[in-house]
Amino acid sequence: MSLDVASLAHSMRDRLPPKHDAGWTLGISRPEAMAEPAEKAARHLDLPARQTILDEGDEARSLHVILEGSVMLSKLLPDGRRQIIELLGPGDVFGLCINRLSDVTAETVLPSRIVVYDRAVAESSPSLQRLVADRMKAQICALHDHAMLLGRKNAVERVATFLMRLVPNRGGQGCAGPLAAGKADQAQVHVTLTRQEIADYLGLTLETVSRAFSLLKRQGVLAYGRHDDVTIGNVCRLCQCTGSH
Amino acid sequence: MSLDVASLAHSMRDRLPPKHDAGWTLGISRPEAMAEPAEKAARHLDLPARQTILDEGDEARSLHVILEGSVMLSKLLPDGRRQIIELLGPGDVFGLCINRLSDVTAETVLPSRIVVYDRAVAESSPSLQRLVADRMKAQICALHDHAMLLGRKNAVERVATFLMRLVPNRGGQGCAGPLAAGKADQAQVHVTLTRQEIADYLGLTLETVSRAFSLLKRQGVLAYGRHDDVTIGNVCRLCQCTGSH
DNA sequence: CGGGATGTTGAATATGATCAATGAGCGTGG
DNA sequence: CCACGCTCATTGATCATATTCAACATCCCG
Repeated sequence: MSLDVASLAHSMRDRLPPKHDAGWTLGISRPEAMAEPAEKAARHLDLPARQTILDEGDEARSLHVILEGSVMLSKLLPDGRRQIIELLGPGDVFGLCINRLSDVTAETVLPSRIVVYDRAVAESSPSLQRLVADRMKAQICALHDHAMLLGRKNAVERVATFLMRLVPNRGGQGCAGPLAAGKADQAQVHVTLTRQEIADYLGLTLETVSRAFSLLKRQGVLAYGRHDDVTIGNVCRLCQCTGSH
Repeated sequence: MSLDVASLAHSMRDRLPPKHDAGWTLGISRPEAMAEPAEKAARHLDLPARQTILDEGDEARSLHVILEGSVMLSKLLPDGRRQIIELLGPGDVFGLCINRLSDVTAETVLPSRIVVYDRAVAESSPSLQRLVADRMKAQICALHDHAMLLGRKNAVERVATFLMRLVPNRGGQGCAGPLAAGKADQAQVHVTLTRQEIADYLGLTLETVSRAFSLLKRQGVLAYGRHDDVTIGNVCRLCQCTGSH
């Protein structure tokens, strides 16, 4: 079954930015739509935005692969504090856990197409295994970066990092030190998360996120009318605000 | 090659606690020492404590498997802020990255025995692939938990969570709500990290970590003379301090 | 046009960071 | 063996940053 999936994964991987490629495609249009593998034993989900796929604690024996859209993974503490753990995009996988219970809640951010493979099927397919291994490596790297953000960065650095990751092909290798002066370096990003969701992702409150946006706007690093369409005047200037460069 | 590795990995997995099993064995003696797979194309490292294995940015094409001891993965920001990302133990893997460069620094915490497989070798061995996939799943779960800790928990909750994870078979499923009263529920843990390292792991300063320890001691939750030998009077009481229960 | 959800801004507060002094443990060498 | 110096930990006082509480503004949808 399915050399489809493997080749798919490889071609995707090659197109993605070299680092931070674990789902950082939120709101970025991806014109090359992924071909859909036609496999039996695979359920297909076609979901609207903000739809729960899996709850923390649910039985989770199957492999979910995102074909289109984006999914967020989150966890709750008993008193209601929430942390959004990962933001995933096309090619990313979720739903597998070492025990049979999901450790996170998964819900769509955008309308999404997802393939669900039975655990046994996933484990018997070398090409799927390969896809899963590659994606998990990428997700681990993303989680490493995120741990650094949550543990050591201040509010503005967190928001700047978040925005940088919405800019395709930047923030990883692309931005090597201060860019050659005089180069116009604009970018337009679409922020699909609410301030509350961004806050839950960055380990802040929504007010603090809002203040960080306002500060960056006041400093001329960002411009926006509607809260969700942000223009980054100078990408490298924003990059300087992330604390990573 | 090596049904050794696969069977090894499976037997280990079965012995480990069901959740949080990605390396939470720091300082816990593990009497059943792992058999060492006798494979060509595998380099063996025998390292003292606090030895750097791999630097952030180093070429990292090979798979490292920990046989004995423990390893910490960390990242630095340009201004010197450090975050310890993961603490790994026997059975855990590291050194593989989606690009060819390591995204983290790896160094031993305890004297450690490590096998290093060439990337090509690792990728051609189904049993190693299997080990890697299983371990990565466990590490991803641990990273999810840690993101929750870093993003949403306060200082005492972080320290309590850290200590709970040093108690074998607890903190995961084991501790279901308030334990039956009157049950003696002591545990002795050995803290191998310095306060500074704990701080870098928990996203705090060493002073804050010290204060949290002192507070828990003053409340009678902990007792210790030397800083590194901690007695937990009532494990469930400590568990209550983690914010997770 | 109105109402609910979402976002912004301000003032007071709390939590952890920073700066600083002191103390305990340990290995080395007189 | 003890004194010295080093590292590591504790504790206190002050400060900074993010949180909390609250009022108000804006956007979107019916």
